[in-house]
Amino acid sequence: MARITMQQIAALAGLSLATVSRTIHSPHLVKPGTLEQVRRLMAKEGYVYNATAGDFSRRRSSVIGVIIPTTRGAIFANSTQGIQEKAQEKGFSLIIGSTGYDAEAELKLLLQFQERRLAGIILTGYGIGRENVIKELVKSGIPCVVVWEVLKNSGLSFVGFSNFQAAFSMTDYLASLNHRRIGLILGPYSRIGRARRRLEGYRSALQKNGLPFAPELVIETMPTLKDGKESMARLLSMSDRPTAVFAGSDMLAFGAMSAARERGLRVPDDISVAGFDDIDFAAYCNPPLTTVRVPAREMGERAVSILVEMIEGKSRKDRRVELPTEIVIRESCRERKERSRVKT
Amino acid sequence: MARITMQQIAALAGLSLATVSRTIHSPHLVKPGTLEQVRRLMAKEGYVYNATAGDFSRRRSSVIGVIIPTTRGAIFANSTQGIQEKAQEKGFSLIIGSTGYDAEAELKLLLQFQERRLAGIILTGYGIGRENVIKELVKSGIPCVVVWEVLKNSGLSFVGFSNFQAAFSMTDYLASLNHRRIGLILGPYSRIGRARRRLEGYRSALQKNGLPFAPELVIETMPTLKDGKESMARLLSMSDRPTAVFAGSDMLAFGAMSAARERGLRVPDDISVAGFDDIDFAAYCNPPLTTVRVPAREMGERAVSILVEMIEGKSRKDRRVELPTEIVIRESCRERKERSRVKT
DNA sequence: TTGTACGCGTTATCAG
DNA sequence: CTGATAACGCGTACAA
Repeated sequence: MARITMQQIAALAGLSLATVSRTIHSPHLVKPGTLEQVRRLMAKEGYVYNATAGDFSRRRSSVIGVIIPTTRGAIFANSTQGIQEKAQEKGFSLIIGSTGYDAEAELKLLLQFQERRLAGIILTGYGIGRENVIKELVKSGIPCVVVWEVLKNSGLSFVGFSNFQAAFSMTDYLASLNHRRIGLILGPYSRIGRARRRLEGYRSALQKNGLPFAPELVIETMPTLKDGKESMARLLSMSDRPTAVFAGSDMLAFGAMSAARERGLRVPDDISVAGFDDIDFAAYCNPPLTTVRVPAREMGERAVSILVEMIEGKSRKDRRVELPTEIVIRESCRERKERSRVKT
Repeated sequence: MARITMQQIAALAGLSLATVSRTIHSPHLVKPGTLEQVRRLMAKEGYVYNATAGDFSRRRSSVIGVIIPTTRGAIFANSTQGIQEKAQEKGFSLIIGSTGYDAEAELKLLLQFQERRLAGIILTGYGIGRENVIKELVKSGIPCVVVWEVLKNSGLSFVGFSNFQAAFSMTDYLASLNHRRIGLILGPYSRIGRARRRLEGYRSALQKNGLPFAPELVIETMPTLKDGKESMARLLSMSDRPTAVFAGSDMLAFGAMSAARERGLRVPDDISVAGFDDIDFAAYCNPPLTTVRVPAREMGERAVSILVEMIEGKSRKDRRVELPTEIVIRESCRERKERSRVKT
């Protein structure tokens, strides 16, 4: 129960506390014989280092906080995985909090992180309306890096990709397939910056292709299978329904494809569906999903690397890295047929 | 940078440290006026409670450690989600580590958790060969609960389900569909107890139905889409290939279905595929997957509840809860046709 | 190579 | 209701 302390080990060994401490952190400063003796004793007594006391004494922690919208939904799992591994490699633990896309939850988490004096924080996206909190956080000395977004005019470090460009490309691709009414099912762009930027990319591509923007064709929803399905159902029940639907996440796309099937529509013969994320499953589903590949894992890894540099003071200024995305063409989209109105 | 401390707040307020502390933890013991004054001051000075120091002083932490095999793979995400929410509700933070199904990684994580003197630990499964470590852990005073498994003769608390029974039922169902050669694609049962129990359930159901156990029909692999696909390909290339395949996880099942499709086989017309987990996606894929529903989220929630009881000393003895599973019949399995040998 | 001694920011125990 | 003060377990100058 009551664990043995360094102090006690020292006493047992007839050494000072400092020597025992050095045994752990700077063994090269200890005479090999002593080292051996102390180690043996620690093993024998079942000594376990107290990281809390250590962190406290050193006045810095070795845990990194991570904020993600949701632990479900595969795609964040990928960046989280990247974060995990890199952090482990660098000797940091992770404390993870999910917000459920809720601003208040995020604020609460952020406070918790401050209370724990975490070494650094990785934010998924840059909450609209939370600029102040985050700036204050940084000013308070906790290094921060944002993933999944590129930030303009903000002193923050980030490693992201252009949500605008990615959405633009996919929409443009759909237009190149001769689709003129392109639906858009998107996450909560009112609150989430990266979703908003995807909307902008979509609109921009429409414009470039001389296509009108039809507000009724864009649906804002939560990025779940269920919502994707329901949104698609709405789109399909329109009198002049879209011939292609661009979903703001693969989850939404899968839900959408499911809705199409239920309605007796074939993808891509009767309607094209494109996704965003390229989660593993996109390549294995039926039909395989055309989607935007996002460097999720890499973002996670690089975010940790940068964060650790900041933590260790090797880097003072903010790092800004923008990774490329890529359209992965599989089988869920195809050229629009003239007169493709199918029985509904 | 250097945050203000309780001490300083006390000085500023002309009060004692103790009173300020009480302001936070037992406001009812403080005169309303004083309370108000202190709170105002804390807000003004941007005081942020130091949870590390608090935990250290109190000699217990308010962080729960969670060990999962992988952050990818959807299904653990569900139990993790349950854990998250419940923990948050109870005022605990989470530190999450993933092992990648690797025993050494798990041990390392466990050590880290001990070093941080975490309040409690939730293990996913009960690593074969790690009995000692875990028992020592418990003896050292860290409450532990295992999820995803039911444990026999072990002093540990758990909240799980019968992997044996679940696999038995599904196999039995497949047999009732007149399948006589039932393939099994399973996670690493050599190392993972719950996978091993699924294998046992499968064998037992075979026996009950008078079916021979054919070792070549069971494939041990990692539970990923890719491995599911490859395993299925192997199964399908056999001269006397199975007419139904039971996958030990939905991921494997999706991979398997993909392999079947690539070979020109239709599911379920040409071959039946069943999964295990019932992740969200199972209901939305094509065809919708027949699978075993596992109470993932509930396991997570209940595990936290039990753990917190243990932490707070309300419960001394181990709690053992077994949740039910259920077969969800969708469209990926059907009765075997006589003479169903299709062109391969 | 080793030891001494102080500090880290709270909590908790006693008095008042 | 409030105050003093001793822990808590370790890191780290500074000395020896």
